[in-house]
This record gives sequence, C-alpha cells and structure tokens, in this order.
Amino acid sequence: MARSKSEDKRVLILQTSKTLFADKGFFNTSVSDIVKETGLPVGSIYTYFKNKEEIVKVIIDEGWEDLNTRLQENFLSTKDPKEKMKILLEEFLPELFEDLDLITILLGEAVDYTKLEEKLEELTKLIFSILKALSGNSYFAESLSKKEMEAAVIVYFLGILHAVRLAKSTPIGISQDDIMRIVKVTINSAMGVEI
Amino acid sequence: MARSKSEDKRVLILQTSKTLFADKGFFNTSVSDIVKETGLPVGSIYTYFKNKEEIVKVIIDEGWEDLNTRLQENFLSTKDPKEKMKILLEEFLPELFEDLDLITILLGEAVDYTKLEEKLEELTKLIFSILKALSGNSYFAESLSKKEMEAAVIVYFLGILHAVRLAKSTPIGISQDDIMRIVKVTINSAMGVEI
Amino acid sequence: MARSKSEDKRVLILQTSKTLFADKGFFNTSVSDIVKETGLPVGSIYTYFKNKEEIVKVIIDEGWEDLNTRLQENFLSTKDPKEKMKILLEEFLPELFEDLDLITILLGEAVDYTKLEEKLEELTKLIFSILKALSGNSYFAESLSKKEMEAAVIVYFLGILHAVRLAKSTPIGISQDDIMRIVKVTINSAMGVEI
Amino acid sequence: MARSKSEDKRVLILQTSKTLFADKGFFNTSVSDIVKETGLPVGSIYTYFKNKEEIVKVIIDEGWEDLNTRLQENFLSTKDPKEKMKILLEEFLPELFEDLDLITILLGEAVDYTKLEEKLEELTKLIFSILKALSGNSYFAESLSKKEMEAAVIVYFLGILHAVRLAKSTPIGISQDDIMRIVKVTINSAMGVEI
DNA sequence: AATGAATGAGTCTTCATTCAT
DNA sequence: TATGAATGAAGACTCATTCAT
Repeated sequence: MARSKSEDKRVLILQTSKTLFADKGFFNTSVSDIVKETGLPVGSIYTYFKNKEEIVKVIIDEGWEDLNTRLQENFLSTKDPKEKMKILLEEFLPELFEDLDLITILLGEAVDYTKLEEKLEELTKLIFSILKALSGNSYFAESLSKKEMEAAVIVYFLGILHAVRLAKSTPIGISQDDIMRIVKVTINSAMGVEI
Repeated sequence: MARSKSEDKRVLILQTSKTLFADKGFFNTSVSDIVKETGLPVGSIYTYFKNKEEIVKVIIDEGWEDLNTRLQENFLSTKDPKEKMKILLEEFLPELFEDLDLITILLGEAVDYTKLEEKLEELTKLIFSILKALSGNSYFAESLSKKEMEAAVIVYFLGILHAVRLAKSTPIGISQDDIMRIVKVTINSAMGVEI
Repeated sequence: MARSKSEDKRVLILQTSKTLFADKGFFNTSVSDIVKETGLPVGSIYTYFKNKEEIVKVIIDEGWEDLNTRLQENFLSTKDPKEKMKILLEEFLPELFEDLDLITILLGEAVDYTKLEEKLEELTKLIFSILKALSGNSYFAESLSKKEMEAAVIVYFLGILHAVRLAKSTPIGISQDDIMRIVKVTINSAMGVEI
Repeated sequence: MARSKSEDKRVLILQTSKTLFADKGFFNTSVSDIVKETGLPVGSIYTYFKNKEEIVKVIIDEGWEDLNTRLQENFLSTKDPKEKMKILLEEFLPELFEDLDLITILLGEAVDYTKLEEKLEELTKLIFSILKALSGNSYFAESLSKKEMEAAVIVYFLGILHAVRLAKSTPIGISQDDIMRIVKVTINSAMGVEI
C-alpha cells in the first residue's frame, strides 16, 4: 500500500559508507559525506539505519558473515584437514584480501563497534581445530600448549590483516603476494606438511 | 639540568594526552578533555603544540625514538647476532609491551599521523639483518626470498602489536606471556637456533 | 448505532494523544509517539486529523463540550440558583477534576490552540448569573462591581484548575479534597448562603 | 590576561530569551532565534549557558529571587501583619504584575524546569503566617484548617497569576486593576480587616 | 608569555507532513 | 482508503583554534 523499503538504497548506503569509512576513516566521514556521495536525502539514511554507528556495525557484521558463509560452504566439500587448510589459504584468505575496505574498517577507528575479538575467536577456534588435526607430528605442535597455539593463530592472523592493509595504503615495499607466500611457507614449515 | 617549568608543562600535556588518546581514542578526545585533565588553560596547549594532530605525532615519535635509543644502547654491548636477538626479545619487546598506550595509539585512529610504515621499515631492516646473520643454515631462510623475509617480519611484528593491544582491551583469552612464548618458539624453530 | 471502524480509530487517536500530551507535553510528544502508542500507521493520523495541532484542538473542544453538555443537562432539573450552585460544585467540578489530563492540556503548552479565554468566558457568564441570583444580600456582591465579580470568578476558577493540576504532578501538599472544601467555604462565606 | 566573561552579554541573552520565551513559548523559540535577536554568535550562547534549558531556569530563578529579595527588604520596615499584608498587596503584587513575561514563563511550557511548586511553597508559608497573625477573629480562619488555608492561598495566588497572564494576552475583558481590587476585597472580607 | 572568551562552520539527528503505491 | 517510505528544513549543540587582553 505504500512504498516498501528499497534493498537497493540500503545497499547503496552500505557500499558508499564502506568506501568512505575505509578511505577517510569513520570519524572523518560525516553523515553529510554519505549523503553527498549517495545522492540520497539525509532523512533516507535514517530510514534505513538508526544512526551512523549502526552503519559501520552492519558493514562489518554482514561483511564478516558473508566471508564466513562462503568459507563454510567451501568446507562442506571435504573432511580432510589438509584440504581444509588449502581452502583457508587459497579461497578464504584471497577473498578476505580482496575486501581491503572491510579489513581497514575492521582494524580501524570503529574498533569500539567492531567486536574484532568475537570475530577472531570464531576463526581462531576453526583454524586451531584444523591445525590440531594436521599437526600429528610437527615440531610446532609439540612445543606449544593449546593456549600458545591459539595465541600463535591470533598473532599471525592479525599480522596478516594489518600487513595487507598497510601494504595497500602505504609504501612498505611488500605485496599481498609476498604475504600469501610466507603464510604458506610458515604453515608448511610449522606443520611439516606440504599444502 | 633541572627541567624548566615549560618543559614540565609540555610533558604534562604529552602524558595526559597519551592516556586519553589510548583510552578514548584520538577523535573521542577533545582538546577540552586535555585541558580539563591537565588543568592547564587552553591557550597553553597551543603554545606548546601547533594543534591536536601534532600532539599525537609527538607522542608517537618521541615514544618510538625512546624505545629505539634504548635498543641501540643495548646493542652496543655485543656484535653477536644471537645476543642481539636475545636483546630484542628480552629487552625491547617487554619494554614495548610495557607501553601499551603507545601501541594502542600507534595502531589506532591516528594512523594518518602515525607514519607506522616508517617505524616499521626501520625496525624491519634491523631485525632482518639480525635474522640474516643468524640464519646461515635454517630452513626458514632457505625457502624465503629477502622480500618474503621482510614480509614475515612485518606480519609477525604487526601481529604481535595488535594481539597485545587486543589482549589488553578485550577478553581474547591470551596473555602477553603467551605471546612472548610463541615468539620465542617461532624464532627458535624458524632459525634453528636456541635463544 | 454501532461505532464505525473509523470512529474507533479517531477516538483511539484522541485518547492516546490526550494521555501523551498530558504526560509529556504537546511539544515533547511527536506524531511518531502517537503512532507507536496507537499502533496505527502514520498516514491514518492524517486521514483523521489535518495535523498535530488539530488533534489538541479537538481534544480540548470535545472534552470541554462534553463537560458543558452534561452540566446543561443537570441544570435542566432546577431553576433554583442555590441548587444550580450545588450542581456546579458537586457535579461539574468533581467531573472536571476527574479529567486531569484535560486540565493539564488546557493550561499547558498548547495554550495557543486552546482558546482558554473562550471557554472561560462562557463559564464565567454562567457562574456569574448564578451568583447574581444568589447574592441578593451578600457582602461580597455589594462591594464588587459586575466586572470585579467576573474577575473574581475567573481568578478563582483558574486558580482551582491550576492548583488541581499542580497537586497531581508535584508534591505541594494539598489535595483535591482540600481544594473542594475551600471552594465551598468561600462560596458560603462570600454569598452568605449555605450550599 | 584574557577577556573575562561579560556580564552585559549574559544579561542580553537572558533578557532577549525572556521576551522570546514569553512571546512565542519555550519550545517555539529556537536557540537560533535567540542568536538572531541578540546578534551574538551561537557559540557565545553556550559560553554563558550550558544549554537552552538552563537559560529558562536562570530567567525564572533570578527573576523570582529578585522579587523575593525586594519583598524581604520591604518587610524589614515593619512587624505589623496588617502592614505586611499591605506591602504584599501594594508592593509585591504590582511588581509581580509588572513582570508579565516572568509570569508567563512561570506558568507556561517550561513548567518542567520551573519548579513552580517550590516557589509557591515559600510564598504560601509567608502569606499563611501573615494571615494567621491577622485572622484572630475572622470567619475565614475559624472555618478552615491550616491545610485548607494553605490550599486557599495556593488557589488564589495561582488564579491571580493566571488571570493576569490571560488578561494580557487575550481579551477576557478584565484588567489588572480589576484583579487587584477583588484581591483586596477578598482579603478584607475574609480577614475582617480593612487593608 | 599567559589566558580563556569568542567564534561559526559543522556535527548528528529529528520530525511533521506528503505522496507513491 | 490505507500505508509507511520519503523528504529536507530545522533543531540543539560541539569544538579546534584564534586573538584580545
């Protein structure tokens, strides 16, 4: 009977904001910037989102869920931990790297709304279980307690994210490919398996 | 050698701002917050610093330089790369971890003013040179190009920083000690040397 | 005689708004508050009322008319001014006091739309005519001109309304009963008649 | 060493706001109206007052205190309750009536910030004590309990205020003088004393 | 040099009303 | 007629920085 909320507009706001937040930062992006960039009237921003904060939250949550969903789908194809690790390295990470804006926001100013630790926990558990299955006889596994392995995963994952983000925005002289390669070598070396 | 009154004020502003920036974030800290916390008149802030941005810059630059200076001093005591690595792990990192506020600001909202990449570059070169000297016969070094080793150092270092920061502010279930331990194991394992 | 569905909605809007206006004030009640409270779609509000302003107007006008109608009906039963005064005091006032929301709105923020003076005028004339009939030999009447008696009625009536309203919303330490009693005493005393 | 806050500006804001609040109502007066009318920059409003609400509060509190102070000063000149009543009627009330804007705001929309009941309580106590001293042998006092006399004072005072306000803004056909006169007659009649 | 009032562009958000469906 | 998304002017307030004193 009345216009129904347009998914298109919602997505437009989300995508525009994502780019702006990643480029200029959350605090340096004003609602009025989003308005200008989307071409929508101010009011419309607020018919689709409660406030500016909710926009970042949704960007992060939906972005992360998306990645996760695709990862889970890929995981359905196999039970072999080696295969799973391969999927993680060759599907998940590249996809994540693709979404530099998401990484930037995830690590950036909006940390308060980002619940990075929750995302990390999920992922850590997952990776940890794969590593455990893989690491029957590796040096790495022998010398590290469970908690230390978890720490290792967290450190490594955060390092990767931050490095990729930095590689994009500043001239640190390394590329995504460099990062991908050392990840693989590390896994191979640490796990004693060739991925 | 007594500090002048002005130097006291400069330091007061710096320390107060550092705490505030680390606790509430750069953008959520107003100059007026700094004024309230220091008890100084607003004008004073601007006689010591050009603007809010310069305050963060100085916090980071001086903080980093401090760490660096002490590292260099420690390095004077030896030429042995193994010893140097030890210093890095047992002096530099703990000191850095001590200064969580600095890490938080370094990785946080003020990224634009932080020149993280420059700091990283210095450090990377240094660590890289040590690793190279150490790694005569390690598997790690054989399979990684120079650039990849640099990438590894960056990833690892950023990972450590971010993990320590996160461990402080959220319940991710790992401690600074866990992190320290896996760093050591990694070095040992990767380099084939016992530190 | 069954109320039509639309009449139900109109009344719902009116009653809900009345409570809201009395509780939170006219300006602090948004149309969207009315929408939430009634459960009706915004559009509906505007099919029944031209705008927010008209809602208050109708609340007041219909509320007042209601009281008046009942008063007039009661008055039909007698011609005796003393009886009429009794009706005024024992039927009309208690009924009015019953409707605190109406009083609150009448005296409150919506004064611009309320035409309080018109309501007052009607009532003043009525009361005045009764008083005149009653006051053949009272001290009060002798010493007051017509205009002054009107002023007295207005002052008294407004005072009663305001006091009742204040007694409801704040702890001024007097009750509706106290007010009713002094009204009666005043009339008795001023008019020299026992009501 | 720096400009000090200007009492002139504070007063300008207060007076301008008072007129605007009385004329258009608190909610229909925007801070920007005050800005336009005073010619001050927005920021200045907020260097002198925390927010819009505080402006009304100060208008009312200082206005009321002013009246009170002058009343107390006048009261110093006598101990005779009859004299005091005279002062109340011939000094205080006329002064109050002079300040119609204050009355309008006091009774108007800003009721939430106005603490009308507190003002009323003070005054009621004062008047009550005078009446008590006066009323040795009056009919009024005999037939009314303490609480009822308080109620009477409240009703009467509120009625006067509201009537004066209404007389100013709408054509209810009575004047301040009419009101003053009936007040006197009422006192005389009720107290049995000639003021 | 020290002070803190002055400034006004800019912030996010609200809201009564309209109108496409 | 019923609906609720769309609209954008207007709202209160902030804040980094300047500059008169």
